[in-house]
Amino acid sequence: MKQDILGKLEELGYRVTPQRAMIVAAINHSDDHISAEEIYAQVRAKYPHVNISTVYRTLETLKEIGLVTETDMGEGRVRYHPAGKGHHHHLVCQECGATIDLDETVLSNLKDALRREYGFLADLRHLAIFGHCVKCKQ
Amino acid sequence: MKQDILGKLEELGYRVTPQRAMIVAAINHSDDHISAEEIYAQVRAKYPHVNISTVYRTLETLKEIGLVTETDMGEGRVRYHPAGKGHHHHLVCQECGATIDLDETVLSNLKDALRREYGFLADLRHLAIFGHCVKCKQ
DNA sequence: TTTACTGCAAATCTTTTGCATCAAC
DNA sequence: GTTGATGCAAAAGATTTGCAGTAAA
Repeated sequence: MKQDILGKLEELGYRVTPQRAMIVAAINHSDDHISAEEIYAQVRAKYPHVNISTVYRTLETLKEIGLVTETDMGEGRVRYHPAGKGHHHHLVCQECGATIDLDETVLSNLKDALRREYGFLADLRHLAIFGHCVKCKQ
Repeated sequence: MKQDILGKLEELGYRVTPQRAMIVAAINHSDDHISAEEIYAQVRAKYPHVNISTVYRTLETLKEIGLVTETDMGEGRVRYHPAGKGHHHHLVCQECGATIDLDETVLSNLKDALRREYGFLADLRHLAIFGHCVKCKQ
Protein backbone atom coordinates (compact mmCIF):
# COMPACT_ATOMS: atom_id res chain seq x y z
CA MET A 1 0.00 0.00 0.00
CA LYS A 2 2.42 2.59 -1.24
CA GLN A 3 0.42 5.30 -2.91
CA ASP A 4 1.58 7.73 -0.30
CA ILE A 5 3.20 10.28 -2.55
CA LEU A 6 4.63 12.39 0.24
CA GLY A 7 6.20 9.38 1.91
CA LYS A 8 7.74 8.37 -1.37
CA LEU A 9 9.14 11.85 -1.87
CA GLU A 10 10.74 11.81 1.55
CA GLU A 11 12.06 8.32 1.00
CA LEU A 12 13.79 9.51 -2.14
CA GLY A 13 15.48 12.37 -0.36
CA TYR A 14 13.24 15.18 -1.58
CA ARG A 15 12.20 17.81 0.92
CA VAL A 16 8.64 17.69 2.07
CA THR A 17 7.56 21.31 2.14
CA PRO A 18 4.08 22.58 2.99
CA GLN A 19 3.70 23.71 -0.60
CA ARG A 20 4.44 20.24 -1.91
CA ALA A 21 2.09 18.70 0.64
CA MET A 22 -0.75 20.94 -0.49
CA ILE A 23 -0.06 20.37 -4.16
CA VAL A 24 -0.05 16.63 -3.63
CA ALA A 25 -3.26 16.88 -1.60
CA ALA A 26 -4.97 18.79 -4.39
CA ILE A 27 -3.99 16.11 -6.89
CA ASN A 28 -5.06 13.29 -4.59
CA HIS A 29 -8.43 14.78 -3.75
CA SER A 30 -9.34 15.49 -7.33
CA ASP A 31 -11.78 12.88 -8.62
CA ASP A 32 -11.02 13.90 -12.09
CA HIS A 33 -7.79 14.93 -13.71
CA ILE A 34 -6.64 18.32 -12.57
CA SER A 35 -4.76 21.10 -14.31
CA ALA A 36 -1.85 23.13 -12.98
CA GLU A 37 -4.04 26.20 -12.80
CA GLU A 38 -6.67 24.34 -10.77
CA ILE A 39 -4.08 23.01 -8.37
CA TYR A 40 -2.73 26.51 -8.01
CA ALA A 41 -6.20 27.90 -7.24
CA GLN A 42 -6.85 25.28 -4.57
CA VAL A 43 -3.52 25.69 -2.87
CA ARG A 44 -3.70 29.46 -2.98
CA ALA A 45 -7.07 29.37 -1.22
CA LYS A 46 -5.34 28.11 1.92
CA TYR A 47 -1.90 29.49 1.41
CA PRO A 48 -2.12 32.69 -0.65
CA HIS A 49 1.61 33.04 -0.95
CA VAL A 50 2.35 30.12 -3.22
CA ASN A 51 3.54 30.82 -6.66
CA ILE A 52 2.44 28.98 -9.76
CA SER A 53 6.03 28.24 -10.68
CA THR A 54 6.23 26.12 -7.55
CA VAL A 55 3.24 24.16 -8.79
CA TYR A 56 4.90 23.56 -12.14
CA ARG A 57 8.20 22.62 -10.55
CA THR A 58 6.54 20.19 -8.19
CA LEU A 59 4.58 18.61 -11.01
CA GLU A 60 7.78 18.26 -12.97
CA THR A 61 9.40 16.47 -10.05
CA LEU A 62 6.43 14.18 -9.47
CA LYS A 63 6.36 13.27 -13.14
CA GLU A 64 10.06 12.43 -13.16
CA ILE A 65 9.70 10.13 -10.20
CA GLY A 66 6.67 8.59 -11.82
CA LEU A 67 4.22 9.53 -9.09
CA VAL A 68 1.86 11.43 -11.33
CA THR A 69 0.96 11.06 -14.98
CA GLU A 70 0.10 13.68 -17.50
CA THR A 71 -2.68 13.63 -20.07
CA ASP A 72 -3.30 15.99 -22.93
CA MET A 73 -7.05 16.12 -23.32
CA GLY A 74 -6.77 18.52 -26.22
CA GLU A 75 -7.61 21.64 -24.27
CA GLY A 76 -4.34 23.43 -24.87
CA ARG A 77 -3.17 22.51 -21.41
CA VAL A 78 -2.22 19.33 -19.68
CA ARG A 79 -3.95 17.52 -16.81
CA TYR A 80 -2.49 15.49 -13.97
CA HIS A 81 -3.48 12.37 -12.08
CA PRO A 82 -1.82 10.28 -9.34
CA ALA A 83 -0.07 7.33 -10.99
CA GLY A 84 -1.12 4.99 -8.19
CA LYS A 85 -4.78 5.71 -8.56
CA GLY A 86 -5.56 3.48 -11.52
CA HIS A 87 -5.26 4.26 -15.17
CA HIS A 88 -7.95 4.77 -17.66
CA HIS A 89 -8.34 6.00 -21.15
CA HIS A 90 -10.46 8.85 -22.29
CA LEU A 91 -12.81 9.33 -25.16
CA VAL A 92 -13.06 13.04 -25.75
CA CYS A 93 -15.95 14.38 -27.83
CA GLN A 94 -14.76 17.13 -30.13
CA GLU A 95 -18.28 18.43 -30.46
CA CYS A 96 -19.57 18.81 -26.90
CA GLY A 97 -16.38 18.25 -24.92
CA ALA A 98 -17.76 15.27 -23.01
CA THR A 99 -15.16 12.82 -21.76
CA ILE A 100 -15.93 9.15 -21.34
CA ASP A 101 -13.65 6.91 -19.31
CA LEU A 102 -12.62 3.55 -20.66
CA ASP A 103 -11.49 0.70 -18.53
CA GLU A 104 -7.79 0.06 -18.31
CA THR A 105 -8.14 -3.28 -20.04
CA VAL A 106 -9.84 -2.02 -23.18
CA LEU A 107 -6.64 -1.22 -24.96
CA SER A 108 -4.57 -4.12 -23.73
CA ASN A 109 -4.93 -5.94 -27.02
CA LEU A 110 -3.58 -2.94 -28.80
CA LYS A 111 -0.70 -2.65 -26.41
CA ASP A 112 0.20 -6.30 -26.90
CA ALA A 113 0.01 -5.98 -30.66
CA LEU A 114 2.30 -2.96 -30.68
CA ARG A 115 4.85 -4.74 -28.56
CA ARG A 116 4.71 -7.89 -30.63
CA GLU A 117 4.76 -6.31 -34.05
CA TYR A 118 6.79 -3.18 -33.53
CA GLY A 119 8.74 -3.86 -30.36
CA PHE A 120 7.15 -0.67 -29.11
CA LEU A 121 6.33 -0.38 -25.44
CA ALA A 122 3.28 1.87 -25.48
CA ASP A 123 2.52 4.02 -22.49
CA LEU A 124 -1.24 4.03 -22.62
CA ARG A 125 -1.74 5.12 -19.07
CA HIS A 126 -3.72 8.15 -20.01
CA LEU A 127 -4.40 8.07 -23.66
CA ALA A 128 -7.01 10.46 -24.98
CA ILE A 129 -8.88 9.46 -28.11
CA PHE A 130 -10.78 12.19 -29.91
CA GLY A 131 -13.95 11.79 -31.89
CA HIS A 132 -17.70 12.19 -31.54
CA CYS A 133 -19.90 10.80 -28.78
CA VAL A 134 -23.25 9.09 -29.26
CA LYS A 135 -25.24 12.30 -28.92
CA CYS A 136 -23.12 14.35 -31.25
CA LYS A 137 -22.95 11.74 -33.98
CA GLN A 138 -26.43 13.07 -34.92
CA MET B 1 -10.31 12.72 -57.28
CA LYS B 2 -11.03 15.76 -55.15
CA GLN B 3 -7.98 16.35 -53.04
CA ASP B 4 -7.57 19.73 -54.66
CA ILE B 5 -7.72 21.88 -51.57
CA LEU B 6 -7.68 25.17 -53.44
CA GLY B 7 -10.51 24.07 -55.71
CA LYS B 8 -12.52 23.05 -52.70
CA LEU B 9 -11.91 26.39 -51.06
CA GLU B 10 -13.10 28.25 -54.13
CA GLU B 11 -16.08 25.95 -54.46
CA LEU B 12 -17.10 26.82 -50.93
CA GLY B 13 -16.93 30.52 -51.58
CA TYR B 14 -13.63 31.25 -49.86
CA ARG B 15 -11.27 33.61 -51.58
CA VAL B 16 -8.21 32.02 -53.13
CA THR B 17 -5.41 34.39 -52.28
CA PRO B 18 -1.74 33.89 -53.13
CA GLN B 19 -1.02 33.48 -49.43
CA ARG B 20 -3.52 30.67 -49.14
CA ALA B 21 -2.20 29.06 -52.28
CA MET B 22 1.33 29.03 -50.89
CA ILE B 23 0.25 27.77 -47.51
CA VAL B 24 -1.68 24.94 -49.11
CA ALA B 25 1.28 24.16 -51.38
CA ALA B 26 3.58 23.92 -48.36
CA ILE B 27 1.23 21.48 -46.66
CA ASN B 28 0.78 19.42 -49.79
CA HIS B 29 4.46 19.17 -50.58
CA SER B 30 5.45 18.13 -47.11
CA ASP B 31 6.13 14.39 -46.96
CA ASP B 32 5.87 14.51 -43.27
CA HIS B 33 3.55 16.43 -41.03
CA ILE B 34 4.36 20.09 -40.96
CA SER B 35 4.10 22.73 -38.27
CA ALA B 36 2.74 26.26 -38.57
CA GLU B 37 6.21 27.66 -38.10
CA GLU B 38 7.60 25.47 -40.89
CA ILE B 39 4.82 26.48 -43.24
CA TYR B 40 5.54 30.08 -42.39
CA ALA B 41 9.24 29.67 -43.13
CA GLN B 42 8.56 28.07 -46.51
CA VAL B 43 6.04 30.65 -47.60
CA ARG B 44 8.16 33.53 -46.41
CA ALA B 45 11.07 32.29 -48.52
CA LYS B 46 9.11 33.13 -51.67
CA TYR B 47 6.89 35.84 -50.35
CA PRO B 48 8.64 37.63 -47.50
CA HIS B 49 5.63 39.72 -46.65
CA VAL B 50 3.36 37.05 -45.25
CA ASN B 51 2.54 37.13 -41.64
CA ILE B 52 2.34 34.14 -39.37
CA SER B 53 -1.15 35.11 -38.28
CA THR B 54 -2.27 34.50 -41.83
CA VAL B 55 -0.82 31.03 -41.60
CA TYR B 56 -2.72 30.33 -38.40
CA ARG B 57 -5.93 31.79 -39.77
CA THR B 58 -5.67 29.73 -42.92
CA LEU B 59 -4.97 26.57 -40.96
CA GLU B 60 -7.99 27.30 -38.79
CA THR B 61 -10.15 27.62 -41.89
CA LEU B 62 -8.78 24.46 -43.49
CA LYS B 63 -9.39 22.53 -40.30
CA GLU B 64 -12.97 23.73 -40.06
CA ILE B 65 -13.71 22.66 -43.59
CA GLY B 66 -12.02 19.37 -42.90
CA LEU B 67 -9.31 19.73 -45.52
CA VAL B 68 -6.41 19.33 -43.14
CA THR B 69 -6.00 17.39 -39.92
CA GLU B 70 -4.05 18.24 -36.85
CA THR B 71 -1.83 15.96 -34.80
CA ASP B 72 -0.26 16.60 -31.46
CA MET B 73 3.00 14.69 -31.49
CA GLY B 74 3.83 15.81 -28.00
CA GLU B 75 6.23 18.53 -29.02
CA GLY B 76 4.32 21.42 -27.52
CA ARG B 77 3.10 22.39 -30.93
CA VAL B 78 0.74 20.87 -33.41
CA ARG B 79 1.43 19.47 -36.87
CA TYR B 80 -0.70 19.50 -40.00
CA HIS B 81 -1.40 17.13 -42.83
CA PRO B 82 -3.75 17.17 -45.82
CA ALA B 83 -6.87 15.17 -44.91
CA GLY B 84 -7.03 13.62 -48.37
CA LYS B 85 -3.51 12.27 -48.31
CA GLY B 86 -4.04 9.07 -46.35
CA HIS B 87 -4.01 8.63 -42.65
CA HIS B 88 -1.60 6.91 -40.42
CA HIS B 89 -0.89 6.56 -36.78
CA HIS B 90 2.30 7.42 -35.00
CA LEU B 91 4.31 5.73 -32.32
CA VAL B 92 6.35 8.41 -30.64
CA CYS B 93 9.33 7.40 -28.53
CA GLN B 94 9.51 9.49 -25.40
CA GLU B 95 13.17 8.67 -25.01
CA CYS B 96 14.75 9.42 -28.36
CA GLY B 97 11.88 11.19 -30.10
CA ALA B 98 11.74 8.69 -32.97
CA THR B 99 8.37 8.44 -34.68
CA ILE B 100 7.22 5.21 -36.28
CA ASP B 101 4.30 5.18 -38.68
CA LEU B 102 1.62 2.56 -38.37
CA ASP B 103 -0.60 1.49 -41.16
CA GLU B 104 -4.08 2.89 -41.24
CA THR B 105 -5.59 -0.51 -40.65
CA VAL B 106 -3.78 -1.32 -37.42
CA LEU B 107 -6.29 0.44 -35.24
CA SER B 108 -9.40 -0.47 -37.15
CA ASN B 109 -10.30 -3.13 -34.61
CA LEU B 110 -10.10 -0.58 -31.87
CA LYS B 111 -12.22 1.85 -33.79
CA ASP B 112 -14.88 -0.79 -34.39
CA ALA B 113 -14.89 -1.79 -30.74
CA LEU B 114 -15.34 1.79 -29.58
CA ARG B 115 -18.22 2.30 -31.92
CA ARG B 116 -19.88 -0.96 -30.95
CA GLU B 117 -19.41 -0.71 -27.23
CA TYR B 118 -19.53 3.00 -26.58
CA GLY B 119 -21.30 4.41 -29.59
CA PHE B 120 -18.21 6.57 -29.93
CA LEU B 121 -17.04 7.54 -33.39
CA ALA B 122 -13.30 7.78 -32.91
CA ASP B 123 -11.30 10.09 -35.11
CA LEU B 124 -8.08 8.13 -35.35
CA ARG B 125 -6.83 9.89 -38.40
CA HIS B 126 -3.69 11.01 -36.78
CA LEU B 127 -3.41 9.44 -33.41
CA ALA B 128 -0.08 9.63 -31.64
CA ILE B 129 0.75 6.92 -29.14
CA PHE B 130 3.60 7.61 -26.76
CA GLY B 131 5.97 5.06 -25.30
CA HIS B 132 9.42 3.59 -25.83
CA CYS B 133 10.84 2.22 -29.04
CA VAL B 134 12.83 -0.99 -29.42
CA LYS B 135 16.17 0.71 -28.94
CA CYS B 136 15.17 2.71 -25.90
CA LYS B 137 13.50 -0.16 -24.09
CA GLN B 138 17.08 -1.20 -23.13
C1' DT C 1 -17.82 48.05 -55.28
C1' DT C 2 -18.20 45.06 -51.54
C1' DT C 3 -16.55 42.53 -47.94
C1' DA C 4 -13.46 38.84 -46.95
C1' DC C 5 -8.56 38.57 -46.20
C1' DT C 6 -4.16 40.40 -44.81
C1' DG C 7 -0.38 42.63 -42.20
C1' DC C 8 0.93 44.61 -38.16
C1' DA C 9 1.38 45.14 -33.45
C1' DA C 10 -0.03 43.94 -29.30
C1' DA C 11 -2.25 40.68 -26.27
C1' DT C 12 -3.07 36.09 -24.39
C1' DC C 13 -2.18 31.81 -22.34
C1' DT C 14 0.62 28.24 -20.58
C1' DT C 15 4.91 27.01 -19.03
C1' DT C 16 9.84 27.97 -17.94
C1' DT C 17 13.85 30.28 -15.96
C1' DG C 18 17.38 33.29 -13.35
C1' DC C 19 18.32 34.81 -9.15
C1' DA C 20 18.29 36.12 -4.44
C1' DT C 21 16.16 34.55 -0.23
C1' DC C 22 14.51 31.07 2.83
C1' DA C 23 13.66 26.91 5.26
C1' DA C 24 13.98 21.51 5.57
C1' DC C 25 17.07 18.35 6.85
C1' DG D 1 25.09 25.14 8.27
C1' DT D 2 24.09 23.22 3.60
C1' DT D 3 21.73 22.90 -0.14
C1' DG D 4 17.53 22.24 -2.21
C1' DA D 5 13.02 24.71 -2.59
C1' DT D 6 10.52 28.92 -3.03
C1' DG D 7 8.80 33.57 -4.61
C1' DC D 8 9.14 36.98 -7.75
C1' DA D 9 9.58 39.02 -11.97
C1' DA D 10 10.62 38.44 -16.37
C1' DA D 11 11.14 35.51 -20.52
C1' DA D 12 9.78 32.24 -23.73
C1' DG D 13 7.03 30.01 -27.18
C1' DA D 14 2.76 29.13 -29.53
C1' DT D 15 -1.31 31.02 -30.88
C1' DT D 16 -4.98 34.72 -31.08
C1' DT D 17 -7.06 39.22 -31.79
C1' DG D 18 -8.35 44.27 -32.97
C1' DC D 19 -8.03 47.22 -36.39
C1' DA D 20 -7.19 49.71 -40.48
C1' DG D 21 -5.81 48.99 -45.12
C1' DT D 22 -5.99 45.93 -49.36
C1' DA D 23 -7.36 43.05 -52.93
C1' DA D 24 -10.41 39.00 -54.66
C1' DA D 25 -14.88 38.40 -56.39
